[in-house]
Amino acid sequence: MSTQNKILIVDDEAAIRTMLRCALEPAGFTVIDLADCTQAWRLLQAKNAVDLLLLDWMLPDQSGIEFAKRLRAQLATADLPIIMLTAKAEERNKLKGLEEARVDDYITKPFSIRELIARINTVLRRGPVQNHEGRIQFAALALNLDHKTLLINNQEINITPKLYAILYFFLTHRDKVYTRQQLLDNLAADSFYDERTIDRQIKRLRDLLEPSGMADYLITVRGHGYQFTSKKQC
Amino acid sequence: MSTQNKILIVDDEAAIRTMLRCALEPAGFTVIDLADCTQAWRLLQAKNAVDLLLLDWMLPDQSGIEFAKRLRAQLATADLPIIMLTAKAEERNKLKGLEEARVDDYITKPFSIRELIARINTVLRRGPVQNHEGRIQFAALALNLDHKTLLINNQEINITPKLYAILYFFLTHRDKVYTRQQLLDNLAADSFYDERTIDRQIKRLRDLLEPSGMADYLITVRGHGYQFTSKKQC
DNA sequence: GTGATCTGTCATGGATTTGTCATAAACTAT
DNA sequence: ATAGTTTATGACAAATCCATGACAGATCAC
Repeated sequence: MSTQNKILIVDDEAAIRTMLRCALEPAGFTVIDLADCTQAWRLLQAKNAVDLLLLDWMLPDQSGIEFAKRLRAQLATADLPIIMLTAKAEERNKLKGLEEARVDDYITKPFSIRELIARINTVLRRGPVQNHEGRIQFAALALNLDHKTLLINNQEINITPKLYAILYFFLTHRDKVYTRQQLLDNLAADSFYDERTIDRQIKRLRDLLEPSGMADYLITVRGHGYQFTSKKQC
Repeated sequence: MSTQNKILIVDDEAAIRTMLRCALEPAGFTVIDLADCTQAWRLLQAKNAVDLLLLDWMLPDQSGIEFAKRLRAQLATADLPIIMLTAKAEERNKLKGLEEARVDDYITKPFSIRELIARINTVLRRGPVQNHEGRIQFAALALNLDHKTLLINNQEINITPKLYAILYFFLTHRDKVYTRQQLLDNLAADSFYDERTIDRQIKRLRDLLEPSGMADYLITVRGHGYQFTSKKQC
């Protein structure tokens, strides 16, 4: 890679910042680290200041979520890819906040360096998940994050809350197989549901996408789970 | 998985070793503990001697970091997962060393047993030879862990779940003969299957690999079991 | 509350995968 | 070479997995 991707780390713990710097620099990233949102905000006003933001959940002057939302709200940073660092303790209902703040991915501590780098590369490769109109777009599909609606070929289609959540998850986590349990974990706070429930919801989602031909992207991987591909299968 | 993961603890304080042993054995790990690097080095020369190394920072004969680097430098242990135990006191330039030594994770004392176990499992789960693309590669073969597919010469091929598991096992445990029973144990939780079942699956796997010539790496060791070699037999 | 909609559970059937068995082939030791 | 053992392989049965319809419980709007 000729031009290194610049990553901004915002975390109040010096040890974590150092650790991340030491992990990311050898992987070919340029790293800037700051301890609070105020400084970060200033830095980010510059055009193309950084390529990606690694943002801790807990920060001294403002919660990471709040900061992310602020960034999304101003045009200059509306499309900045953000990966959130969360502690294990954080519960599912907080994950809801992640969607609202439109972060691109999140990773729970403790995480492996390898995994972090993989996710950073994924996010950088695919670009921000949502555009500045507050949409996630993929081929003929779009989710309007503000209205929680589904658009197929710009036609608004009714979608139920659960199906919206599933589709949101798939659109933001493409090209990887997820087990039913993983899907349940990501969709419900207290997931003691039957795994077959996922089958049923997948079917419903497919019925919804069928008329547009987009159902073909949602594939079953026998013995493993389901996957939303970026490339239509033949 | 019914075969227990083997963990080597290297720490000079007997009290810590005992504590760790008492913590890890009930969690289903097999524990070996040693007091210094010299002994550990000897032990680790054996292929697949252990699955993970828990290494103290301060050791009598050599610093943990130095030892880790030495392990990384020789092929047999280059991929051995290592978790470092560090005292809270030293923070900064210490962490630098962790990346240099390509340590997989580190944990600062005092730590909770639960956290330690969680981290061990995290490190173990992500597997040994997976490269940054989420693949396990060997010669013309690769497993795409994200898609759960087999790639032969970069051509994605569908593979059934059991065969995937068997191939995954072989690719991550090369150059060692496994008995049919060991293979069964690694592939099914409650394996009361006939041992001949393995023969059958081996045949199926060979049929799959045959066209690419990769079947030659999967050899029968008469009277013992099967082995996936790194060097093609002649 | 009541009705409408949404979501989870269950049962069924079909397709695929996997295990078992029988026999052929290969190998080993004498 | 021959008997005895071990492995390969084809045929088939059993088990597994998934799609799907029916339905009931949960949730939401009014």
